[in-house]
Amino acid sequence: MPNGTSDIRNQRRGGGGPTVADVARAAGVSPMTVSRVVNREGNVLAATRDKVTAAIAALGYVPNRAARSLAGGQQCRIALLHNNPSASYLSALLMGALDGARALDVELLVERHAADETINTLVARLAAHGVDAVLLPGPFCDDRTLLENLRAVGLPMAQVSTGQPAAFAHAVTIDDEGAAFAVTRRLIELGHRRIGLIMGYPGLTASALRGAGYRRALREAGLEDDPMLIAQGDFTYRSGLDCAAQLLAHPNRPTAIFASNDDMAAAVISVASRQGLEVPRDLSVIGFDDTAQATSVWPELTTIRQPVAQMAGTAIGLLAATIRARDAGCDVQHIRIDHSLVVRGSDGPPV
Amino acid sequence: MPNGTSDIRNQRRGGGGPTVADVARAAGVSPMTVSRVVNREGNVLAATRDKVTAAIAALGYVPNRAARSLAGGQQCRIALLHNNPSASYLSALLMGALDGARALDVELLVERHAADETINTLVARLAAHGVDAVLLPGPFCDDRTLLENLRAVGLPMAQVSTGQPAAFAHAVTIDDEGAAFAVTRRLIELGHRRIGLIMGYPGLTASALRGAGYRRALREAGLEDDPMLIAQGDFTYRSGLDCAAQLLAHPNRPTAIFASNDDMAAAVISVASRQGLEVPRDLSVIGFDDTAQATSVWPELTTIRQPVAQMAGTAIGLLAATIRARDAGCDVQHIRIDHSLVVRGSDGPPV
DNA sequence: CTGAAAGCGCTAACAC
DNA sequence: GTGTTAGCGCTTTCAG
Repeated sequence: MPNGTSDIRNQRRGGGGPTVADVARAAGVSPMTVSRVVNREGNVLAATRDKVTAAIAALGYVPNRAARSLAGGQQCRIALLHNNPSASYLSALLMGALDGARALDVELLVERHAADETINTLVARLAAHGVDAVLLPGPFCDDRTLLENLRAVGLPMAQVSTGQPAAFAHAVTIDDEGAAFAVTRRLIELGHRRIGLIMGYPGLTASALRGAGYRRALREAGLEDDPMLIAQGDFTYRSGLDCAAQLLAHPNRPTAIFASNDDMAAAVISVASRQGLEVPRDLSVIGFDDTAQATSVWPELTTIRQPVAQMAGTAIGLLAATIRARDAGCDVQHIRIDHSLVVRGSDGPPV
Repeated sequence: MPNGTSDIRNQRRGGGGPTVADVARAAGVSPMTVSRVVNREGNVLAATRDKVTAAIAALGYVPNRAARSLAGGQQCRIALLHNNPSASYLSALLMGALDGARALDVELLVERHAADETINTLVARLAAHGVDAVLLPGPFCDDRTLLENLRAVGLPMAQVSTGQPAAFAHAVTIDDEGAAFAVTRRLIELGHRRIGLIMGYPGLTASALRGAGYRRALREAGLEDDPMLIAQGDFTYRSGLDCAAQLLAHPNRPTAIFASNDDMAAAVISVASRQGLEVPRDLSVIGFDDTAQATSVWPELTTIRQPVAQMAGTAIGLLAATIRARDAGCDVQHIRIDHSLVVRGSDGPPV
């Protein structure tokens, strides 16, 4: 067999590449059998399957997606709503969703929902695009009005990274509370006693959960929960800057800061060094998400690895299954993905 | 007419929404006429068109893409190769490509090409996916081996941001040399005499062009072109850190640094503040691209706005046209997009 | 300017 | 196990 680069032309769409009929002829079987082999259905003699497989390889046959969805009545279109301040988070989410969509043969519509657009307009837009389901990462996953509106029009949905899964929606989450607990616990074990927290986007349940994990760790260690050590960010780098400045201005400043995402953690490092504080010697910083941003700063961030891409892919899978199960209510699923603490260079014992 | 949110169910694919036939019946015309109206073909009486349009709206008809491409023999699949170190650049590129792809009804395959994969394997993979054309942002746009390989198998391609368009490929670029000249010129006019440059990914023609613009500005101003003022980066934040440290270690350090992308410019700011240098008072910094990263640092970056999303969309358009023109050689196009200098807070006169 | 017939490539449903 | 028939929703001919 040639190395595969020689006759792409034959395989190209739009030029009329080989079809099931061609393969069938070459293999001496019927088109239907080819279809069965391609779709891995049982009930095909091993010998027959091999002949077909060989013919497919020889002709460089690639199934025509359009024909497939048309005939199968498939056509599965999922909208991914986004409006996330963190570019690194967004790319990761997109990659996962895109890969999942391709693997499952679903069409992904990436829709930005600007703050100035009403929920009604948004839902109408989804309708106009003939969307079959909606993927909701933060901050949308916690927008009850949106969730209810989507439910009202009968659209299946999946919440990614919500702290409060709806009864009628799929949800893919990590244990935000536990992860935040682990971060704080680590800082405490390192010897820190004054640990600052930069909260995430207000109103997000995941943000709240991270705050809760932080507080529990403090409480269990018998540490005081000083409200002056908590700053309200919104996941943007910019907010991280402000929060860091605020926290470090404290007369008895923290020796460690836990930021609810990597972008804000990066901002903390920036502010710290501007103030002559060296990380991690003078200040420990831990982030959350392990996006590209975590390794785009110096020192690289110790952070919680949240497999964003995998979560998005999983959510796509859930939605595709729901859409395709059309008939039954197809139970809603709440899936929890594992996270982990990845230790890099931004944290250490206090001086 | 209802507000559009009431009967999405009817419009959903896979459930059997309204078809051309339904619309035709409602409008009292033939399916063919509906098709003509939908596709904005001429030769339809205004009155007829209005009837059809009304019926479409009333039924909430949305054309079935699968059927459309199947019947039209369209099926247009474009691969977007990526391996860009900058997440913010990548998101922008992706958004533009995704939007363009949707508008033109092309299927976009987002393919990551890892460094350890050979060109042959890559091309074979594209073949296996039945790709019809390839979109090449940096660093791929300057990989002659890849370009030649793609040409050999007859795949149309578009280079985004190359400094050296191939005769057989579409290219969408900005005037990198001119932009870099403008940046440097601005710094000179601000009063700077020692201006550092952090180069982009080595081997990229766009990087070289930016360097050339920098040098021309220096030359025209009669300034010395000190090689110690030039550092070799690679577009990563990390490299920006190293280069900044190197440049600022110079006994007669620069009072301004022009970084070839925003990520590296952000790194310069970080290093500067760690060294007690305040931006822009003690050091001016200018970036390139105007990605999200530019406003994710403090002070926000003065930078060159390169409309990455628009460029990606344009490239998709070029490729789609080529694929669809199948027959003719359909001349390759080299399109230059306008850039602009956006002034924010990271630059100013030297002390 | 509009309509009728045929078929894109594939897969359901049923035969055998 | 395998083949046959029919048709997914649309657009391309080619007639009127």
